Amino acid sequence: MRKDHKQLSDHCQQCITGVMDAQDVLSGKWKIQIISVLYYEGKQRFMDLTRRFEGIAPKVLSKELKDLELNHLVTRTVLETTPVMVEYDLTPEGKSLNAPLEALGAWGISYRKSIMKKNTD
Amino acid sequence: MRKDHKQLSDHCQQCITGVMDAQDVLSGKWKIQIISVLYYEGKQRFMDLTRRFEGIAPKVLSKELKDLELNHLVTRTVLETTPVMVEYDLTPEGKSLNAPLEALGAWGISYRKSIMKKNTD
DNA sequence: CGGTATCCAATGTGATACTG
DNA sequence: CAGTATCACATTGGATACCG
Repeated sequence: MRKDHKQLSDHCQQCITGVMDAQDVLSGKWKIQIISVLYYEGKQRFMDLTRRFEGIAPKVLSKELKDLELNHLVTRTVLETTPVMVEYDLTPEGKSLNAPLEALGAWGISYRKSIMKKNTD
Repeated sequence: MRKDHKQLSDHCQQCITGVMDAQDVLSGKWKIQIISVLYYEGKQRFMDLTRRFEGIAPKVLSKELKDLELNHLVTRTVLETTPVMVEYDLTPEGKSLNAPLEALGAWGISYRKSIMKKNTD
């Protein structure tokens, strides 16, 4: 008799939802790079990031940062200088992303190796 | 004197690339769910998946599966029955995704809790 | 059963110019 | 400096019908 497979266990479902939440807040071409730079180098200004990701359109960078801010992963601080400067930094939630991202990054590195090996066979 | 910040260390860069590789092969609305179902329930036929993800268009499911197959995360096996049946299953690389996905899922779960708490404050 | 073909709307990304 | 406004273009996801 065939096992009934209509539904995954609650734990699995929760985990899948968690992954998709993460995928969601990390969607977009630049968010992971932004988070990484903030993590490894600390707070950055808008222009710092513009220069770092050479070629990124300001509109796009602006949107990525707004998304991250809305999702409570980065903070935006206006410094009352002239002209004004704005600093972006990670929240605790943003910093806590480092551990799972390292895990995923390690997978990606070994995945890439295994694919390259396939292609030389 | 300010620290020179032009470049992240090689290890960081590699890790970021790894994360982005992963993000790349997991892009799309259904890939993570497909991988999860295959992981927790074993091989599935096209129609199984169509039913599981109620409402998914066959064109879309077909594309997701093709992407996964091209990236060596799933296998596609044609059974010579009449009419033909096709089974999809995870490759070892696909299975190896489970560990980092669990890590990311755990983050997502605690992230969701922390956001919900913020909203009730 | 396991797809493809066609058409469509929404979204994402980018180039460029401009503003307070 | 830190963005916004506008236009253009590619990609994504979906509805529906059809095919071998």
